[in-house]
Amino acid sequence: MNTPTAISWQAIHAEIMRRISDREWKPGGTVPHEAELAQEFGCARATVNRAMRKAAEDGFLERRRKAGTRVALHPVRKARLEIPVIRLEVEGAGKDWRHELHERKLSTPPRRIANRLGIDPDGRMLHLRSLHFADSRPFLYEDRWINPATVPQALDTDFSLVSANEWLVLNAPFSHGDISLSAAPADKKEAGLLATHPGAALFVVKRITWKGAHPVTHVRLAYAPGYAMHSVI
Amino acid sequence: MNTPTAISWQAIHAEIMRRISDREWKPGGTVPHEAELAQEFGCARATVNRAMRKAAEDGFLERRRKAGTRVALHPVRKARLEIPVIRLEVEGAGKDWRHELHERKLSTPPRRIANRLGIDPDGRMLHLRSLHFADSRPFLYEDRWINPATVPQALDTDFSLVSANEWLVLNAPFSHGDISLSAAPADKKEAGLLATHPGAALFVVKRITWKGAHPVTHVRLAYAPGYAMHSVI
DNA sequence: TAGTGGTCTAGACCACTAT
DNA sequence: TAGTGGTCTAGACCACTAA
Repeated sequence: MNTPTAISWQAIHAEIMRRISDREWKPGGTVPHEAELAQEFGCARATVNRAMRKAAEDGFLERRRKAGTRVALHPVRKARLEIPVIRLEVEGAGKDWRHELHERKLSTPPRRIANRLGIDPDGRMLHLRSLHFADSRPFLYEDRWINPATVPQALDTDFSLVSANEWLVLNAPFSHGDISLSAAPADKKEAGLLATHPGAALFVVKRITWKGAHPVTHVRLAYAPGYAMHSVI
Repeated sequence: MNTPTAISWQAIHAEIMRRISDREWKPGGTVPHEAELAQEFGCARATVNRAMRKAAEDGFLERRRKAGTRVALHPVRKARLEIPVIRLEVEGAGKDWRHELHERKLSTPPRRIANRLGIDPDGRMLHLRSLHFADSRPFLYEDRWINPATVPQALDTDFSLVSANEWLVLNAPFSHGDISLSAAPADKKEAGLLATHPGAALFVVKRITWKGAHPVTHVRLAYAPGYAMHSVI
């Protein structure tokens, strides 16, 4: 029997993308269903499914049972942002990393943060502020609130030795979280720490993380001027 | 025959994540191979494969043929950033969108841009500048260079009617691209357009896109103060 | 209610790579 | 060279939803 090498799902995916790109399948239009394509390509339906699922995950197709598969009208491109541990991000750029712990105390968080985390606004959280360096130049300023109800061991940890960032990754992995990216002017204090001037444009990342239903931490990272986050589409 | 409902790959994925989270599988340690887990869960190997593949895509496992599967030491969390068409982003927030085309001319791009796109630095590109509004307040300022060699129809298009952003999505879909996110101070011109003051911290997105080996466009989007990009982990 | 995608199975072979 | 993940198949049943 002549059994030519089976067609790969990647090849089918590429062909699907070509048809979308070349308008053989028109935006908003229905495309053949899986069984039909499987016959056309001479492969199993599962193989077609894998290829179409990928295209749908990437936003190029919209799939619904019974209704079939359509080409997305306005493909929403998805970029993947990688959020590494700060130390590894710095070292990955070939620089030396170190950090200074500037503050560590139990206190009542700002209303806004307590609300966002959904915890008692009069409760206490562990408040940490630290400055991270890359090659002894200030890299970012970290302002963090840790929920001791979720991570009690944090109270007994010396965060001048391990950064809270890294300690949490190792000891209190979160299940999910929200991130926001923005720009903000440096205030006087931040300007001093980050070796810039008040009002300088800082790249700011805010992150709230949860372990199941339990809030873990709220952190604000203010990057020194010049920083840019990269990603590919 | 008693055939209890087959176990789902999602259930196996959840159990895998639980074992990682609860340290039953230690960071850096090897985990049982697929065949073994399939036997444990009483399912087909393909089902286990689907679950472990997902965990690996999300950065929690590292898989290599022959070497087996290990728990990642420093899970690099991946956030998914959605890049919608600007009009839809504004309208999705319940606001009215419109835009003004401020400039449209063929000219020689800055060296830096020509180099990044890998094209003749003396060639001409279509240069567009436009201002986008949300509810008649300035939303972002767009500075775009389009490569006419890749998208010749752009030369005959009236970008005061359709935004270049949307037109390109519909007429010149790209295959891949680079994105950078940063913060920058507003210059005098931008400050005027975005109704803010010179030096104000702007959130800036730069994007370069390609169709196969052919550069399509370089765009810089400067968002009015107050903008934040959101994502979930 | 019927059509389409979502998933599982049991088995097979392939591809990569540690040893 | 052998062990492990990557993928394909042919078939089956399930889940959702448009009509």
